[in-house]
Amino acid sequence: MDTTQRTGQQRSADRRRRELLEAADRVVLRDGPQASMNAIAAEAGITKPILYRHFGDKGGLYAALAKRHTDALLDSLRAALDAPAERRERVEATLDTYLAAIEARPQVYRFLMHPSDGSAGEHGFDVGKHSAPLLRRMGEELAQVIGDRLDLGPGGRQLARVWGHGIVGMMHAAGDWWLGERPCSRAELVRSLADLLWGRLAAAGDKVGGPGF
Amino acid sequence: MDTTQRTGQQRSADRRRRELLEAADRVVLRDGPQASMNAIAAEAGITKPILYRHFGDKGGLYAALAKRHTDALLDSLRAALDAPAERRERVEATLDTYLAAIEARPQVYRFLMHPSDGSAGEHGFDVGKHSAPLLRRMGEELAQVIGDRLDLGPGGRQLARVWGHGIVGMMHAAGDWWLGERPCSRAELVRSLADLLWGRLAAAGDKVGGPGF
DNA sequence: ACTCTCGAGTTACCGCTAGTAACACACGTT
DNA sequence: AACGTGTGTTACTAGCGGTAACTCGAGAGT
Repeated sequence: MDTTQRTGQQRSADRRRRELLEAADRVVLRDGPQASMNAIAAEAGITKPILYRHFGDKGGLYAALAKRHTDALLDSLRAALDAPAERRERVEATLDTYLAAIEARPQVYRFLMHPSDGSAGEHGFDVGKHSAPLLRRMGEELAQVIGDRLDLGPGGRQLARVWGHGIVGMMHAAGDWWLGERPCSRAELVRSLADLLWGRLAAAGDKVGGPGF
Repeated sequence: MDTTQRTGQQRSADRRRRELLEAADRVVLRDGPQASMNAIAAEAGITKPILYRHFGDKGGLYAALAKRHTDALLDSLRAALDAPAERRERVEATLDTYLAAIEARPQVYRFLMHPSDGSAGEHGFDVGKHSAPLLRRMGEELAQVIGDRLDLGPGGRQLARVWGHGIVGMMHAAGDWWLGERPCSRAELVRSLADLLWGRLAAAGDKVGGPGF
């Protein structure tokens, strides 16, 4: 890869950094979570130590990479959450936005959430330490919105935090399962999850022949 | 390591396998997700190749280790789910059982769910590929129970699966967050999550001064 | 014009990992 | 006595994250 087409070196370090991140992105999209520092360096047309100078260590590069996607996703989610519509519609829009995102770039989100579950090899990114932040950030963000807008009485702030993390976890796990098995359309999944959040679990009747769940 | 204190070799391979698993368990409890094959072999008083003869590869050992804990946890959850009580009480009991389990052995469950998020070092178990099965199994199991007992009308089976995975994800994410921050008691967390499942999100009133969430 | 500095980039390495090949010893069987 | 067979070892490969030490080339100073 002859990336230095022009010997222009007035490129700031920031610009370089962005180039490296884009190269990393490409590799992650191609190789999935198996992307190695060597591969990323090669894709960027340079060698490892430069990567380390820019990002400190693998975690630093990962964090930078994750921040981009996380920020983008959070922006989308915020937009869905702020849409002028009924509460139920907003919830569905938010769920749908998240699911659409992981559907559009499954490898990226698999990379962000699931450490090295690619097809071959075993030495992948150790994402575990950093996958939490993504879910945590989403959880905290959602908690903020819930706490800001809903009147939950005393202790509502804490309740909102629990719910924020819980709902994000629900969304994540269901999305993950759905992405793997594709048992239904996205719309159906959204509807089902919203129904769950809307208390249909509590409202459902027992099946004939025994005590209910 | 003179492990052959007695030349007793009538020990069946199964017995040996269980010993190895127990050693692995000990190491995981001590070192967390950083446990390496070398460390486990050393703890068992043997060397690596034997581990590989018994478990094939790291994934095999991990799978065997995970199966033990997963089975045990699932048994507990089933018991809580089958207790003779109201639906809400059962849900709370199940949540509490899960949370009590991860509270009692945080390192084990961190190991099962989070790949290599230990304090130091970076080369840990690549659990990512295997953490899904645990959550998947719990999700499917819960889906089974929900589908068996609740009358959800047409498409109820699929709805139950979505809910199973969603609820498990909620439980997992909330538990994970709670274990890290301990923002409240276990009972409070259980109650908050059950409230969420019981539709309090939909029922809550908007806060004064703007449209609701 | 010559040197000096300095930063970008390289090669070559370390220590670690998962995983394997090849060898060594003790046992019950024929 | 000779022979597999199971159990264990040592010594190795290949690849990873990460780093030390070197090289090279562009500007600044005199």
